[in-house]
Formats: sequence, structure tokens, C-alpha cells
Amino acid sequence: MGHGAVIPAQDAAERVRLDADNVAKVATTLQALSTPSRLLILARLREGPLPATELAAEVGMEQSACSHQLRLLRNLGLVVGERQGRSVVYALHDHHVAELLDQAVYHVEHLRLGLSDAAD
Amino acid sequence: MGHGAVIPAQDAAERVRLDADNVAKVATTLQALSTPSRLLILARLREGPLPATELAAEVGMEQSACSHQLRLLRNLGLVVGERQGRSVVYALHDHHVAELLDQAVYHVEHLRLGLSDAAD
DNA sequence: GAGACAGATGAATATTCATTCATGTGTTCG
DNA sequence: CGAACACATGAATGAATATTCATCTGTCTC
Repeated sequence: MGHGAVIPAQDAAERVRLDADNVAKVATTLQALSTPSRLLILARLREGPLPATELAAEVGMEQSACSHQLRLLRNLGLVVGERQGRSVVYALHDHHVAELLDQAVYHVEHLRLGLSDAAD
Repeated sequence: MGHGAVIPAQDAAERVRLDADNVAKVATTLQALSTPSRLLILARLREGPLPATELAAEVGMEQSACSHQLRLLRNLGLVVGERQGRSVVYALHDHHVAELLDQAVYHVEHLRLGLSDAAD
């Protein structure tokens, strides 16, 4: 079984198995973190809530494109949008999203690569 | 490097910022975790090294499809393959991959369950 | 109400990408 | 050598999807 990798006890206790039942959901959610545009959106919201138009401007996207991606993120439960006057202020849904972002960026940055090519 | 510790997300001491320079790399790497097939491959390798053919069988993929995905994961530095006789034994590259997997599955599953500590 | 501002949305387009099929390369054994 | 096994790879196909364009809903001020 074990092959040398140490599983932190804190993790082993709460580790969630990846089986056929939830693999699709995990994949779908992680897909939301798999494009530069959405990643920039989430990273910006990580710093605090922001109206949609300002958000689009800060990540360098067109309003429409950003809105489409925000809808996707909203449907996945990663962000929430609250109407405030003419604006809709977006924010990360909860701390799990923030930590998922942090952990993902941290581990990816610390991978020893090695990026031979970006795509297939 | 090379410890088995999970970085506490609340402790933002060593947090890596997500800017225009590394966003593409992060997105590309996370894309490797964004399909059920690759997620199943990585999850299986999470439990230990395995020859390519056995791996394909266990995750229910055709040999060719699995090989294509393994090449992608190899190019991203997520897995390594070592020739042993006629077989090529695959394994996760290092603990960062294992922990990235754990963290991703953990947080996504908690999102799915609607678990938000409301600690904000 | 008219007009401007903020955002959402449908359709069309283009790109990306996972899988399959057929074949090629490398290895072990008779 | 020649055959069978293990894996890789190129091309083709089909599906998924990010972006743009045009338009529509909702809100505020005058």
C-alpha cells in the first residue's frame, strides 16, 4: 500500500475518497480554475468584493466575456453576486474557495517543473 | 523542500500571489485536474506506482487514451514513468501533486456539501 | 417617461481537447 | 530471427467551451 509518501494525520482523518460518484463534480469544479481568465477573476475576488464592471476592467476582460464566466462561477457555487443599486457586487462564496485557490497556486508554484510544453 | 506538511491556508505567510506571470502556468497545471479521466489516473497513482496497462485497466480507460493522458501529465511534471522491463511504471512526481489532489478534493467536496464555516 | 449606466444573455464562431483507430517503437522469450 | 507483449504516437473525429457581437433587462437621475 504505502509507497513512502507521508499523509499528515490531520489530513488522513478527513480525507475524501475520489470515486466514480464524485469525480465528475470535482473535475467540473476544478475546471473553473483551469483558465487564466477565471483564475484572474477569482484571484482578484480573493482580495475583496468588487462590482462586475470594475472586476472586468481589472482582469482585462470585456464586460460580456467576464459576465459569462461569472455566471459559470456562480452556477458552480464559487462566487456570489449581490445587487447594490445599479451594480452587482461579486465575492468569493466562502473560505473554501479562497483556500482552494491558495493551495492550488502554492503547490503548482512549488512543483519542480519541468514545463516541456504547455499543451498537447 | 520535500516535507510532508500541508501549508495552513489561514497562515498566509508563504502565500504565492497570482499575477500575469504565473497565471498561465497555474491554469495549465490545474487543467490537468479538470477531467474525470485524469483525476482518476492521479487518484489511483496517489495510492502507489503502477504499470501503465494495469493503470488503464483500473481506471477503465483504453490503453491508448490512457497513454495520451499520461504523456500530458508527464509533460506537466505531475507524474513520472520509469521503464522496468516491458512495463513502464508510473507514479506521482512528488508530494506536492499528492497534496494538491487531496486539497482540491477536500475543498471541492466541502463546497458540494455546502460546508462553509462562516468564519469570515 | 427619456436617457444613460450596469449587467445579463442568446447565438454564432473559433479554438481547444479527449477519445478512437491504426500503426510504430521497444522488450522479452522461444 | 520472429512472435507476443507493453507502451507510445500521429491523424482524424467529435464534443466542449471561451470569446465576440448584438440585444435585452434592470436601475438611477433628470
